[in-house]
Order: sequence, then C-alpha cells, then structure tokens
Amino acid sequence: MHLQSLEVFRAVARHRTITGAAAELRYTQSAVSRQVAALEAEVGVRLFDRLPRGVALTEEGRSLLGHAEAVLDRLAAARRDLADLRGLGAGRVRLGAFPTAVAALVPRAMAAFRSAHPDVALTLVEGLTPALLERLAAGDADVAVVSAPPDRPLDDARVRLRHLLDEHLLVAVPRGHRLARRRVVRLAEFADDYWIAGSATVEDTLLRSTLPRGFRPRVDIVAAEWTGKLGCVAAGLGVALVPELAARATPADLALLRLHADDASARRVFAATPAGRTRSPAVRVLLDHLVRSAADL
Amino acid sequence: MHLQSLEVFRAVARHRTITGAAAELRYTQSAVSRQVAALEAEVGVRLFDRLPRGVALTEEGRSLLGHAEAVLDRLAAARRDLADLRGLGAGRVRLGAFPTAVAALVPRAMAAFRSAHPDVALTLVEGLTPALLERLAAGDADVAVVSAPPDRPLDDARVRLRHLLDEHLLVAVPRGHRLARRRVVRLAEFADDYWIAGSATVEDTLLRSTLPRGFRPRVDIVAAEWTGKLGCVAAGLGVALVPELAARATPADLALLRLHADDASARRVFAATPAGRTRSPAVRVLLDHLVRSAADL
DNA sequence: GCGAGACATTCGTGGCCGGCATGGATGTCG
DNA sequence: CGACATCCATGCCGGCCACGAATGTCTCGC
Repeated sequence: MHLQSLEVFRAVARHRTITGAAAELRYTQSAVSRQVAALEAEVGVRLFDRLPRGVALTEEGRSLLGHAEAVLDRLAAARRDLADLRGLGAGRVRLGAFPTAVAALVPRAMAAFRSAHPDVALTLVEGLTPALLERLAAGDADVAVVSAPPDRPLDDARVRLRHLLDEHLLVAVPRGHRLARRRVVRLAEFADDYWIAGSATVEDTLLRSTLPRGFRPRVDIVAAEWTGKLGCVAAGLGVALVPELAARATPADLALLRLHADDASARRVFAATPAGRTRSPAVRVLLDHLVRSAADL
Repeated sequence: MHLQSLEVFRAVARHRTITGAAAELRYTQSAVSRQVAALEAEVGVRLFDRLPRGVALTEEGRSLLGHAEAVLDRLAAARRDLADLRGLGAGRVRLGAFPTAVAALVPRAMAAFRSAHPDVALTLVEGLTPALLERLAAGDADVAVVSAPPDRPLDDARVRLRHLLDEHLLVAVPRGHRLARRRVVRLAEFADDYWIAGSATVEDTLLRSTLPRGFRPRVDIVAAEWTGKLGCVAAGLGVALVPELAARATPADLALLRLHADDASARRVFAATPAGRTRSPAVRVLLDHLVRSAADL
C-alpha cells in the first residue's frame, strides 16, 4: 500500500468526485481513477460506489478513511517534528559534566541555551570523567564536559573533543594572610601553612596528582564539602587548593591566589561528543554556548 | 515519502544493522542501504550514524521512529478492520422500517442478526415509507423495510427492492363473536358490526384505502393505540381491522380472521437498499435475515 | 597484515505510474 | 428525442524508480 494512494483516496473522499480530486492533486483524471482502482484491488473491497454524478464512500471506504486520515496526519506530525528539530523547536540534549564544572561553567551555558531554545529538553547528569565517557559511548548522553590532567591527555578514540579552557589551581587564603595581596604564589611559600584537604574525594586525588614532587603539605583538617573547606580557610584555620572552576563559589572574605605554572600545570577541560556520530543542531548550539561560557568565565 | 521506506527504516532501527534488516525483509543489503539514504535525503537529516559495526539512531531518527511505528501500526489496524468488515467482525448497518414492521418482522431479523454478528452495530429508525426512501437516497440509512399498497407499486428508481412478503388484512373479533370460528370472512358479513378505527393515524388511512368500494363501516369508537383498540375488541365493543404484521401483538382473548382476497388485496412489503450502491456483507446478511424472518412469520 | 563484516556505490533492467486519448454510461436541455 | 455535458474506465506508451548483482571502502579482530 502506498501513501500516495491514501492521499488520493482521501482527496477523492473529500471531493466525492474523481475528476475534482484529480484537479486538486494536479493529476489527470485517469491517474486518480486507476489509483483508486488499484487501492480497491489491493484491499479487495470496493471503497467507492460509482454514481452518475461522482462517487460515494462505501461502508468499507468509511472505515478506511478514518485510518487513512490518521496515518496522513501522523505523517505530517513527523515532518513537523523533524523540521522543529532542525530549527531547534524541539529535541533533547542529555548533558553530563564533572562536578566542579557544574559550579559555574555548565549552568551558565545551560541557562543561555535554555533561554535561546526553550523547546529543547536539556538535562544534566553530574559524574566523573571516566563515567561520563562511558555514558557517551553507550549513547546515554549527548555531550559531556570532561577534564584531563595535563600529564595524561584524553585519548579516548570514542569521543571527539572540543577544548573549552585550561583550568588553573588557586590557593584560598584568609584575607589577613601574609600572602593575601600577591597574585601569583609558589607552593614552597606555604611550607609552614596548614592545609585543609578535601578528604578522600576524587577531586582531592585529582588535585594532588597535579602537584609537583617534593611538596608535602601539612594536613590536619579534612572537609569534604566546599562550603566547609572554605569556611575553615576564612576562619584562619589554614589554606586550601581550589580549582579555578570552583572559584565562583567562594565567599568574599578570603583571597584566591594563582599558583605559579611550574607548581601545578593547568587541567584541560573539554566538551566531548561521541566520535563518528552526527551532532544534532541542538548539540552543536550547546557546544557553542559552552565555549562562549568558558571564555566569559 | 513511501510506506516501504518507513518499514525499512523501522527494521533497520530494530536490527541496528542494515545487513540484518535486509535479511529480514528479503532485500539485498544495497537496496536497504539506498532506501535509508533516500529517506535521509528526503527529510534532509541523517537518521542513523554509521558505526563500524552497524548503525545507531540519531536524535532525529528517534523522533521519526516513533511516528513511523505509529503510522505502520495504524495501517495494520486499517487492514484488520477491512478484514473484519468482510468477515462481519465489524461495521455498521442503519435500518429503517415502517411502524407495523417493527412489531414482529424487524425485531426478529435484528435479533437473529445480532446474535450471529454481535460486532456489527445495527441501528433502527422507525418511519413511514416515503421518509424511509428519502433516508436511503440521502445515504442516511442502509436498508429500509417499506410497504406498498397493491394498486400503487413502488417504482422509485433510486432503490433496489427485495420482496419480503405480502401482507393480508385481518379482522379482530372477540372470542365469542359469531364468526370467531371462521378462517376467511367477507367484509359484507360485518355490515351489522361496529368498527373500532385507528383515528386519523396514517395506518388507518392506509388500511382504509385498501378496502373495497361500497363498504361503509359503522364507526363509533376511535382508538389510536393498538392496545386500546384491541382491548375494545376483546371487551366486545366491536371489531377492528388489523394488518397481518401487527397480529403478533394481539392478546389471546380475541380471534383474527383473514379477509377474503376480493375484499382487501395484500399490501406488499419490501426491503429496500440504495440502487447502484454496493451492499456491504453486513447488509446482505441482514437482508437474508429479513427474508427468513418474513417466511417464518 | 590479512580476512571478515559492514556500509556505499555503480550499472543494468524490469515494473510501475504517470499523461494522452478514447470509450461508455448517465443526466440535462433545447 | 437527439445533442451535449459530465464523469468514470481503459488501452497505450514513455520515463523514472527501485531492485539485484558486483565491486569498492573502511574498520576490527586474529
């Protein structure tokens, strides 16, 4: 059964005339006549009674008409949806991001995207880079904001990376700290300070791995949450390492000092999409928003 | 857009492999590959990502898949409905009948039809013959049980008639009436009886028109309803004319006598269907039930 | 490094579906 | 009552499309 036959059938049913339907469809009368005949032969029943002044639906024709209209309407809906998808009037993007990216970078990009394309369903899942790459490969996510330590670049062939920014490490110190006015500091200058660590969280491990050899911080306070950690710093209990992306969440009563490049090289941050998969327009636009958001940070 | 393309698309989406879908559909791989490519070209977006080990739906593909499945399912439903219609598993028949036919003939046929084909929607409208013929011509009814006086045969070219029965006139008399034991009577024998008439109802007019000239019944009771009319007869207040079809509604305490053919010729009863219109299987079966019901009456 | 598996592409051909023209049936009007 | 108009059916033919077969290309796995 051909869709065109159904369209012809619907037109004939509406016009109650083969000739009229042919005119509407820009066909000749003979073409429509044979279309109807073919459709009737295919379904094995008469769909129209031939009257002297046109045609009239039979009971079977009435039955088929309902279905034909439903089918054609649904098809129109499909076309509309595809057009919407192309024009970002619909669709879905599943975004993943590592935790500190969710502090400022990702929410800004999401907000900008949402206000520009409110009809695209945009979801976010927080996770660590390896898990996010798995999600991408499994098709459970469309975009992932991931990070790579400088010494071990991401070389996952399954994903395609778009560089967003290089994240530096900051040191959070209380406003009254002796180094609070400096812009760039060396780790060695903190040899006598107490450090407030992030416990055994993976962020902590990650940060630790970027530190230069030979630096052994004195740690006696472990705070898992950023708020607690920075609260301790503000209270003068010590200093703490803060990734640049999380800097937006720091209160005003402490200072953030950039570490010298030799002490902690930058962590690279990318937006990853599945390699070899076409990126929907929505995904492409979201990537652009991420890049812009990273530049404005 | 071709339906076949949608089927191919669905199969490929299910198999996640063009080759596999081709095997299921009994096509060559190349055919399916080009079908997919053509569909993608038509909608203007990529529906599948080509992976080394098969294909994967894109966002647009997922969108289309839902519609495609809906369309194909609806089409299957259409085919099922048409098959049901042929097998009397569905459909609709709108029946019309003149009032006295609804007394026994039509209800019996309807009951038989309904028990045989419970899934066919059968409706009944009571009306007079001219109105029923109008309904038929207008397409508002599928079958009409109509009657024709013997002297003025139905010659409406718009309908096709199937003869059901010839209806004779009966005379209802009380059980104790002097003629109660007779089977056939002449009107002249009732010259001294009082008649109970049906008022100005159309049935009465119709009956009166079939009576022979020269017979002037003595009427002093007019009862519109059959129950009242026959109640009067049973009470010995007089006699009444009863059309054969209404005879089933008569109580047991009165006798029904057939009139001699010379006094009142039979009224012909037909089942009418629109001329030139194909009769659905359900209509044909209903006609058969009407014929059988008329024969058994 | 080679074979297996998957998709893409090219080429030739048969079938299907248009338009064109004609025929048949029916209703209408002078 | 005959000519005309209207509408549907059908025979014929040409073009286009889609299929099959074969080949090319890429990737993965052994």
